[in-house]
Amino acid sequence: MRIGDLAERSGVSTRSLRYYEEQGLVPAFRTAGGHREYDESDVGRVRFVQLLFSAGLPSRAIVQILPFLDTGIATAAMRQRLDDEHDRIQRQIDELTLARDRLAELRTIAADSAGGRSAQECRLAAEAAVTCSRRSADRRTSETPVSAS
Amino acid sequence: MRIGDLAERSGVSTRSLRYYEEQGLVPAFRTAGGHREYDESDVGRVRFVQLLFSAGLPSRAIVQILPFLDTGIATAAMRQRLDDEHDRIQRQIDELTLARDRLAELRTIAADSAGGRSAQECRLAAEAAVTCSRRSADRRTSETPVSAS
DNA sequence: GTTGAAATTGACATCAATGTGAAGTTCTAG
DNA sequence: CTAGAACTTCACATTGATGTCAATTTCAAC
Repeated sequence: MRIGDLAERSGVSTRSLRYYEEQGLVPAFRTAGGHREYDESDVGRVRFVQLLFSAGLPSRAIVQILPFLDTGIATAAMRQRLDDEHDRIQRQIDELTLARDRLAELRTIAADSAGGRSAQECRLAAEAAVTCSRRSADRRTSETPVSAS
Repeated sequence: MRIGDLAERSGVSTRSLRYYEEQGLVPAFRTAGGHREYDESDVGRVRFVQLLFSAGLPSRAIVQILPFLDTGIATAAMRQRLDDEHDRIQRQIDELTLARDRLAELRTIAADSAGGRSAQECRLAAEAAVTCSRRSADRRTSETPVSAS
């Protein structure tokens, strides 16, 4: 399988696949002419790499984890990395959940705004929902101000 | 309150606060000499902005949502944005949850590796856990290859 | 007033993955 | 054998929030 096929099968660009190889994430065989040659199993590997990327792991971390898939041997550093990233992701999930709930509250209030409630009521409700500012941005300069020369 | 105080109170750098103003997220009054002047309410506002940033909203999106806090008036575009970001965050949570679970499985298997099970067993288990490649990176060039000149 | 701390703007750097385009090479179908 | 599609490497651009350095100005306290 060549790079174009793998790109299509796994849903990433050829550019990304070259980058993955450069980073040592998805190594490739080479034809006599220098073209990359992949096999069926790489489709899953690329998808896994993608999953980790989208979870915010930097390539450095993925590089550290991936050899386990190939060798089945886990070093202490590798286990540590697994733990660290797991925890980091969990923290991120918690944060996202909080943000999601805040937005959901605002959405509800905004719907009220479209319905009966007054702007003033909504503003107060929104403030409460967000535990946030009173009277910010009343008549302030929201643009970059004149230079103080 | 001046920028240094607000930075300390809200836990963001002064650099970021200047950026927030530049983006129209947290406008500030100015003293005669041009220094930024904040009030108590801005602490919560900055924290909320930070929450949205950490949830992956670009400033453009935050700019669109924030006026609701100040006016209590929600435009259609604003409600749409709230919905979109809510859904995007939900999708991200799902993705992160998947990644977290995969890492947790790998961690379990890696622990087995430290304990009794053989590398071969672990390799197979890891592959299965990840739904990923068999025999990738056997004897491939994982470095950037020689130029094909 | 004077001084030192803290503010100001501006420019450039960073990270990380990916886009993009050029210039050249290899593969494959006819 | 040849045309053209697909590949190769290299290099620079992008995005967005933030770090950092530098030269200058303002504020607060004495």
